[in-house]
Amino acid sequence: MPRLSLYLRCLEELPPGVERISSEALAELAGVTSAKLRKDLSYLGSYGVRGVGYHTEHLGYQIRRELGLTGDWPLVIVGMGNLGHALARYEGFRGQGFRLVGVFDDDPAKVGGRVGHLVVEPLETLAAAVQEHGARIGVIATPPQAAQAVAEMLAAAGVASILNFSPTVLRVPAHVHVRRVDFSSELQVLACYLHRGAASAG
Amino acid sequence: MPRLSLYLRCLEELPPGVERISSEALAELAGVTSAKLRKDLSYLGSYGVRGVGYHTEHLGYQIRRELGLTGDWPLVIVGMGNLGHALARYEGFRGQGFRLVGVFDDDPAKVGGRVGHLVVEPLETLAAAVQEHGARIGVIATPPQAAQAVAEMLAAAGVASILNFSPTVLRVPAHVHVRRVDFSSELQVLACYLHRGAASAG
DNA sequence: GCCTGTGAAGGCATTCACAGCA
DNA sequence: TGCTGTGAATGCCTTCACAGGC
Repeated sequence: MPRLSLYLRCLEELPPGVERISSEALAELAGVTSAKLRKDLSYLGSYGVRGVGYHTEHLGYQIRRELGLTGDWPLVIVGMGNLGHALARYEGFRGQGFRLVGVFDDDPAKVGGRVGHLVVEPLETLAAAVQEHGARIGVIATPPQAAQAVAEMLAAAGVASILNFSPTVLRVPAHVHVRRVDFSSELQVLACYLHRGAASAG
Repeated sequence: MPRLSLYLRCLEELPPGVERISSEALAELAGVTSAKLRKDLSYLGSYGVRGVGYHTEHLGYQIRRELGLTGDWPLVIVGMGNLGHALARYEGFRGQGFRLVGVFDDDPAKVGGRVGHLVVEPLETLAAAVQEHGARIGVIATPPQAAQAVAEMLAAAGVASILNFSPTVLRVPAHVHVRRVDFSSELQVLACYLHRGAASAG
């Protein structure tokens, strides 16, 4: 359920002193209705208190538990252009169970460079590194021409989930999960709203 | 309908010689069922040919038309770190009606630098630039601390749609559309799949 | 009294299955 | 014959409304 992730983000953005929150208040922050939020949270179990609300810390823990964020998820990033650097240096996924264990690029000029505490490795070492660290998540931040080949390397090395930032539709074995994050598609959806809004509002 | 955007991407990735495609083949590329694809496309009108399939070029045009990609959408990007640079230099949104008309940052060291054919401007000129170019789409690629303030500036300047790459939930007036693209949330959803898959498969 | 948890109702999206046309 | 377009059926998600506990 992708909304759990949104609720968690909203919880984390609350000021430090807040210990309780009502379904109505949290729903407003997340941009959903309170009934929907309560229904979503009820699948986790009964972690709210009637007449009071939810205990923020406890609720956060339960959501993390449900999402599997209490574990350890080693991941690799392939493609160390601007986007790859931005992703590698993003600190937000630490403390949520994610751990960056390798960064890769096929450009010899980039191999050997430092990114945070890691050194950029060539694609030749990708499979070995994935297996060594037990990485099950791979992030593709390459140009579109390279994405399919990288996806196949990741899948062959045993990665089970791929986050694809390149503007390409990947073909992978059925047991591999792929999520696309596509700048162009996001813009298109926004344009579509504007388009329709403009049509109705004149 | 966000799937139209996906179908369009699949059409654009076909080899140049392909003039026709069946609902089954296109659906396979997009990772949906053929019935769903036909239903989606039928909302555009009857652009398929029974017994033959869809004419790729014509179908692409009709989807672009529906999404509003035949128009002109000026847009601005705020935040010229690695992510902002990656977005600004991404060529994929040209030829789809999008046109980058301004890039901004509040870091004096970055202001004045060149990004493609543009020069990085300070936040002080954001509102004027949005109005001058009639930009209705704003992209936020700043650190999370700055995102809310930038969103308010964009909204006040007349931007109607915001694409938010910062890991923050924005509070904006009701008439402003916001789409979040959150690296951490995407990873969390992937982890959730792995978590559940691992739980059932042992 | 207040706010959560949850059956019931309603609406939306997907799938099925086939009529209809090239 | 082959493949699209589409009513009908199914399932899912959302919303409503209120019972139930603090």
